[in-house]
Amino acid sequence: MSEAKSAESRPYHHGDLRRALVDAARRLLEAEGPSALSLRAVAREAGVSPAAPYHHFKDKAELLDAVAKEGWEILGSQMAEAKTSAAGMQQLTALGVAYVCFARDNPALYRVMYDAARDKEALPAEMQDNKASAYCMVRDTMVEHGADPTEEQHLELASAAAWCGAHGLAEMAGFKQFDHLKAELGGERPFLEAVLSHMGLFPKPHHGC
Amino acid sequence: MSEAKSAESRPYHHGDLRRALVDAARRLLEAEGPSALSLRAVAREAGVSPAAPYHHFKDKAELLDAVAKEGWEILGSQMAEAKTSAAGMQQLTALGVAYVCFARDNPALYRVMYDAARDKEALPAEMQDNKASAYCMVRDTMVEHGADPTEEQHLELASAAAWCGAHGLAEMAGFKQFDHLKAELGGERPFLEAVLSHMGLFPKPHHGC
DNA sequence: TGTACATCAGTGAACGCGCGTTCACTGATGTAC
DNA sequence: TGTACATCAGTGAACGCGCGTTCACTGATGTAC
Repeated sequence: MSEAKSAESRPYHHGDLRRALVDAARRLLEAEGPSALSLRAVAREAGVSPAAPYHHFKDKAELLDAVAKEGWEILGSQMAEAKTSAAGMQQLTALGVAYVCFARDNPALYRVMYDAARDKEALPAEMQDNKASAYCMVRDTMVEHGADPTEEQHLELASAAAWCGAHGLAEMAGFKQFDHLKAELGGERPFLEAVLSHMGLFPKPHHGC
Repeated sequence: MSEAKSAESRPYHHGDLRRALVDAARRLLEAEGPSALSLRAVAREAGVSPAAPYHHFKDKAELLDAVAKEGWEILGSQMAEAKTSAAGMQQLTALGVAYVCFARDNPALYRVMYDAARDKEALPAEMQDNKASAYCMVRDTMVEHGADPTEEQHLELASAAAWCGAHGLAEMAGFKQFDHLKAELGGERPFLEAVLSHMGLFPKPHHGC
């Protein structure tokens, strides 16, 4: 797991230690969990002295922020990909499933992302105006498939509800309580789709109904 | 904040140190946040030596479990109370609002509850069969107000969806992104109700529609 | 009621540990002339 | 092209800290006779 290199292969100057530190952090995170993510452990994993990271990050929090940021980017790109693989209203469910799968496959990274968000009491600011962000994608997809873009407030509430629902499911999907439901429904994916479809993740087919 | 007593008022034998430790933990938790919750800090807060807790809890995790358990009980009782203060289908939303408000008012306790759950990859076992538990209350309320109790699977999915949605909202409700939505809707409570009503927290009025 | 004694529930000192951060340093790099 | 020198990006040792847990201990309590 360790990235420490033999003396000849690693020059004194690293080249891109910042990148290497974020990578090391992610490796550590998934291997050992969030509680193992100390600055010293990251430096160790990157094969560098405990003081080296301070040339690239002001403190531990700044390193964590960089890791979280990368998490949001990866989530965004995975959701974008999921969207292209579905059509019509299925796209919304596909986004939800992609979201939950990201959390399932990167549990520790997901945790770091929300820990950072909670510290700031806000999702990253880019989420609100960057078209490639996960949050805007949900909103846009709703508009593309029937939501009325002039009903600003309704649209925001629906996005918020979908986002909360996906997050809640992401945190719970692994719980044993749902094992038999997964089995009955024929696997994890049908389970995720079924729960998501019970939440506001579909736009209402007819507005009036 | 500290519970340390003067020499004469605190006898050598405490009386109910177990209780006092859990109380001290909760005090600390809300005052300093989850990261301040060390065994030593709890003992300090309870006015007792660092070794004393070991007569009542096998280790730190067991103390945390006791704190989490109390959290679930309080949540259950607050939801029960909320249910009686509403009627009809509003009861479900009332349960959701009570849930989110509990999380908002006891953020650190809420965190400890879910940290413990995540460690075990399950909600506390009591939740599934204890009628007073928060989870069963949601399910029961759905049945009382129109959900078909013979459609076991549908009912479980709806409960799961409601639970996930409420949890997601609980974790996000404090984010600044929602500030303007709260303002537009006229406060936090209307905001919570609006988001909850966008999720599967209402049983469908007519099954067919 | 009084005494001997086992048990219980505390104390306080100590253990080893890993942490975040700072510091004076040094080797490598790049630029000016 | 060569040299002087400033700057950069590392090193490694040290700081003080709080942690979970263990240990031998002791004071208080309760029970048997």
